Amino acid sequence: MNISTSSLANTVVVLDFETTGLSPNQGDRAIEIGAVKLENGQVVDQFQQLMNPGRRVSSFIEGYTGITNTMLSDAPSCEEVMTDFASFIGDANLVAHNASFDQRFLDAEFDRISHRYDGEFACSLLIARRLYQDAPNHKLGSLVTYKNIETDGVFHRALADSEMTAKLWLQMLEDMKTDFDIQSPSFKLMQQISKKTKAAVPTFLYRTGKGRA
DNA sequence: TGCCAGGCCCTCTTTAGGGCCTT
Repeated sequence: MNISTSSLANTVVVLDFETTGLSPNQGDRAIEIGAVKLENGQVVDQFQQLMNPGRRVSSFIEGYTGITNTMLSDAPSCEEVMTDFASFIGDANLVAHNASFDQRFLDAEFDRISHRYDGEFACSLLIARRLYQDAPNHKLGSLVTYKNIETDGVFHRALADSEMTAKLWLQMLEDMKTDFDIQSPSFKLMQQISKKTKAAVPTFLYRTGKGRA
C-alpha cells in the first residue's frame, strides 16, 4: 500500500445536508451542505456552502433551519456547489446521521452533474442504536447530550450538524476502545456493526476485541 | 380532491403495522 492509498484509507468525510424536504424523488433539493474531513481521528478540513435550489423554500424549512429565501437568493447554484463538494470528498468514505437520507440527496445532486464517487457510507444513527441501547432516543441532538459532547448550540445547520456527527463518530470509536478493547476500529468494522442485530453486537464486539472474530 | 419518502426495526410479526430518524 502506498502512502496516498494509506492516507485515503484513514480519511472519512462526515457530511450533512439541509434540504427543501425529505425526498429528492418528490422534487426536493439540497440547500446547504456541511462536512468535516477526519484523518486518523483528527479534523483536517471542513466544507460549508449554501446553494440555490432554483425555487423558494417553505416557511417550515426557513423556520427549521434558519436558512431563508433571502439567504439563498444570492447563493451559487446546486450544480456549482456540488462540483466543489465532489472535489472535497474525492473517493473518501462517508458518514452521516441517518445516512440513507443524506445518501439519497448526495446521489441525486451528483446525478445532476453526472458525477460518480467510489466512497461508501456508514450510518452513525444505526451504529448508535446498537452501541447506546440505553439512550432515551437516537436523534443527533439527544445523543450529543447523552454522551456529554460539547457543542456551540447551533442545530439544523449543515456544518454544525456535521461537526456534531463527527464528534459522535469519534466518541463511538473511543467507546469501542474502552468498552471492547478494539484499539483501531476500522470503517469496515463500523459498517459491519450497523448491519448486525442489536442483540448480536455486544458478543460480536467482545470477540473482535479479543481477536477471536 | 386527496395524496405525497424511504429504510430500519420492533412486535401484539413473517399473508402486517407502526414508530423512529432525516429535512
